Amino acid sequence: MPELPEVETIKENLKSKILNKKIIKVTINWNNIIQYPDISNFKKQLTNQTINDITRKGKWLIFDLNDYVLLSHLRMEGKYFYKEKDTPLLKHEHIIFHLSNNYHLRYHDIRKFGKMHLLKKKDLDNYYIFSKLGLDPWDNNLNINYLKNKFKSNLPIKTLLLNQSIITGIGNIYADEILFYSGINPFKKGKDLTDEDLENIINNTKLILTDAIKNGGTTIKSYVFDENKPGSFQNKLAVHGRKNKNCFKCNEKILKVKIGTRGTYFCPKCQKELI
DNA sequence: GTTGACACCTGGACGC
DNA sequence: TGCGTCCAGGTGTCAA
Repeated sequence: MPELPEVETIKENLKSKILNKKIIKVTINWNNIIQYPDISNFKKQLTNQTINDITRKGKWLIFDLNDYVLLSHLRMEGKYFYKEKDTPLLKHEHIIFHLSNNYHLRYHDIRKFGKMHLLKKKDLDNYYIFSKLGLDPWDNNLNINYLKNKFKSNLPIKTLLLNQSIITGIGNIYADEILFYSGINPFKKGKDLTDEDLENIINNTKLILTDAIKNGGTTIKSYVFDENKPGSFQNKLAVHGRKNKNCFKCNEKILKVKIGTRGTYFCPKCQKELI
């Protein structure tokens, strides 16, 4: 399930392969992935566009083309494969970008949750998706006052950390890790967080995501950043996915609970304090 | 305005 | 072995 470090790794990997390649045709095998515009215009507008750059905002990949920007969200299982055009099509390769060098860029998504939008460049900044996104973890405006204002809520901090309109890019795995290293109980209400809690969240978010990027992201189920290359940060996870295993710090057993609809892992001893 | 439930999807784990 | 059920999770939408 790609979060910020996984999307960043995928972005860098794609940049090494498809920059300056021209799209000569697009094949769509699952229409629901395309959110805007309609299928016919999506194909038409992409034809003869060159991929000039690839950037990222939160968990969104942004393909910078001549006249348009292609936004791609991988959601749970989305992946991109770069393959020779004659390579047999896999069952879940739903969108095929035919490139001018006889290669394909193929979007693969087992659960078909991923989404794509194609916009004119001038419309990007005001597009409803981007106007709702919060701050990048390394944004200088991410400070205690910003979080104090945004976390003014009765919702548990675990839920607030997953809210992309506050900090972009944090998903379920890294939210658990950030709260563990910050010593914060995931049930603690946003409005009850102290300045020290907020500072710990800011610092640990940067540290953990940076380390995860260095390790190529986290592979728990199916994430790969190239056809067969998994990340390695899963070997460094302290709590996520470690139900009933011993805490690295205190040896207490890691618990798994549900907060909202999300599985949440935490150490009941290191993350005990609620207020 | 806030919060929770649900839909979108498939594959894997599990119980019978 | 085979079948049915549940669970995983990011985000948008809708209802309370």
